[in-house]
Amino acid sequence: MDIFADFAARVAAALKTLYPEASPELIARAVVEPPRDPAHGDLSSNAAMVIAKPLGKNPREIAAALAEHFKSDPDVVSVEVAGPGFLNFRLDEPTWHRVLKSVDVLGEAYGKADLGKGEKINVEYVSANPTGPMHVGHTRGAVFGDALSSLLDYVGYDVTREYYINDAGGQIDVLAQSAFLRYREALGENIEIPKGLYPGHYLKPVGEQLANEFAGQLRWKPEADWMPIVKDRVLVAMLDLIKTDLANLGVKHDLFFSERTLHGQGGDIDLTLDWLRDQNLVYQGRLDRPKGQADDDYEEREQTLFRAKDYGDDTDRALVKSDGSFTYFAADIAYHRNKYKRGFKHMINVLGADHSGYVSRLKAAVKAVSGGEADIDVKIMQLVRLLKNGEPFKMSKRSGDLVLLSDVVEEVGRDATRFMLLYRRNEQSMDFDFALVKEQSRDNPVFYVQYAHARTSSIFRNAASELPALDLSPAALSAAPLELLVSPADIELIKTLAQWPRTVTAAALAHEPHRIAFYLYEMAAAFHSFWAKGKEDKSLRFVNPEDLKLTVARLALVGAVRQVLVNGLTVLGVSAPDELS
RNA sequence: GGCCCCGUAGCUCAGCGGAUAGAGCAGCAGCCUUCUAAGCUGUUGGUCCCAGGUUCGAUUCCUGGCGGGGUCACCA
Repeated sequence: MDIFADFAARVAAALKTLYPEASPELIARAVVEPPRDPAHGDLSSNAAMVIAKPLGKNPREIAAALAEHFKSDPDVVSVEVAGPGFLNFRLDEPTWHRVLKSVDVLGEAYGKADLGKGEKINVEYVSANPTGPMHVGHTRGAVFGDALSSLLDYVGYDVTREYYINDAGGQIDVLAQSAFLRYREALGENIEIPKGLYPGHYLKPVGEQLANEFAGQLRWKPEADWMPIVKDRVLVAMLDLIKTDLANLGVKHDLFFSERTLHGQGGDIDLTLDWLRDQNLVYQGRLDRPKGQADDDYEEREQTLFRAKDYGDDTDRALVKSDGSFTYFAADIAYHRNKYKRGFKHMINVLGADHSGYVSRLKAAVKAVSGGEADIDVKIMQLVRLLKNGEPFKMSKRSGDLVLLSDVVEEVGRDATRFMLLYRRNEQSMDFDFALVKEQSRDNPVFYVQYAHARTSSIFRNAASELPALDLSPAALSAAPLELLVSPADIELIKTLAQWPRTVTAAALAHEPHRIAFYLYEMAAAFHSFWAKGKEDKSLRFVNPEDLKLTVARLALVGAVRQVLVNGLTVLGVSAPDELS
């Protein structure tokens, strides 16, 4: 149960009864939330203040009327009017016990919601060019997209996790040329990879594979002949590398969508352009020369343009390059039309900071191809600066200057990588310091949270060994005498548990998984704090041989904490170990 | 020059239009015969970059500055 949503509904009902003239929209603006200062009570509502002005009434009078109304609510111990018209509730203990009970009953479902109502949503993330293994720059978006997808799934969306393979551009030809050189190398030639091609050693196995498969057959053929063959082989190989990297990071995708399938005669791009022409959204024209730094090789010419400006973009955008092939954007319009035609009315794209200039044209494209029916949220990942002891950091032996994603995971581990990258708003650029993440682990929130979970496990282990006769089965715990949990420490911990559902809802609505990470930190802190109280005051110990009933109730509480930690860590894709090594 | 992001404690960052702005680290003072001290308790520390505006109420929304980062036909 979500006590905040519950009371929001009660307040709304009260407003409807007391002020029938208030519109539903107005009532919807009233919220129930925890007050900033716990001294003010358990729940707080701004209902009187938001409704006062439009109704031409005094907020404190409205608050007083609401307070009067809630005096008969059996779950409420006291209601007070405070400040400019806040309504502050205090709840009785049985209500908190019901919250706790709902955690134990709902288990992994505690916190789940039905915001999505089963609607389809497409989350596109990573989409790294398939020209080599993933480097660290992709990591943040990968983890973010993965966690956001899990979060949306958790609140009832039908999520498709998608990877757009940019396998159609000129850089793929360059990749194939590079692989071809590795093929010749594998046949015994002495090869130096010229500038402009991909020098990475990861192409060597591709060359060897080609040599095994074709021996010398391709060597003297013209490029036009070997290009398609080599391209196919190298793309598969690169995608395998990427999939391995993603798997090591625990990042999942449902669909790898190939850009190449959009190209070609009668393909999606052709169809989309025809459709756009029918809608009069394409024309031949000239763009103004971009201001700022002078582009030496800028050549003004007439281009095929999409009317992005009509949909809020700063300028219209080119669809066809000077060599006659389609721009990346043309393919992307077709791709997003394809998503729309697959039934997605909600789309999210996770992009790197270098794509911030791309956002408005992407939004324009989605608006255009869906006739305004689909929405898209573009989440930009700001830069991650890699440091070691405060110094900029480079470490890969395998690929020159690039730090590979696999290096990071190897160095600091999957859980720490994921949690640290999620422990920051996506709009915030961040430093990722290996030394801090790895060595000074007490600075690292992931261990703090995982330690809390490990502690819950340890408590259950101890209870089982100290009191072997005690029934700790789920059934026994869900029948625990929760009414014995009356200490302020007990109630405080339950209040933190009570925040989980609203945290999930808020994070999902805002597409902000970092809120989950911060909540988990708070949950862990509340639990560690309770744990320490047991040292001074034996009556606050979880396992208490003197009082078996209380022990069972406390273990139900620990089980609830454990459950919420698991639920949150699962959303983030971080493991919940039973002990830390 | 245009556009995007950031600016909150010494440092790294949370903060949902609400009440006396929070956490971690660092600093200071304490707690290990213990349900794992990878933990806990107390405490010092603020012009929420600046100036206007909207609002009953602005760190939060809007406008204009200042500072930092990113990006800017055609690449992907």
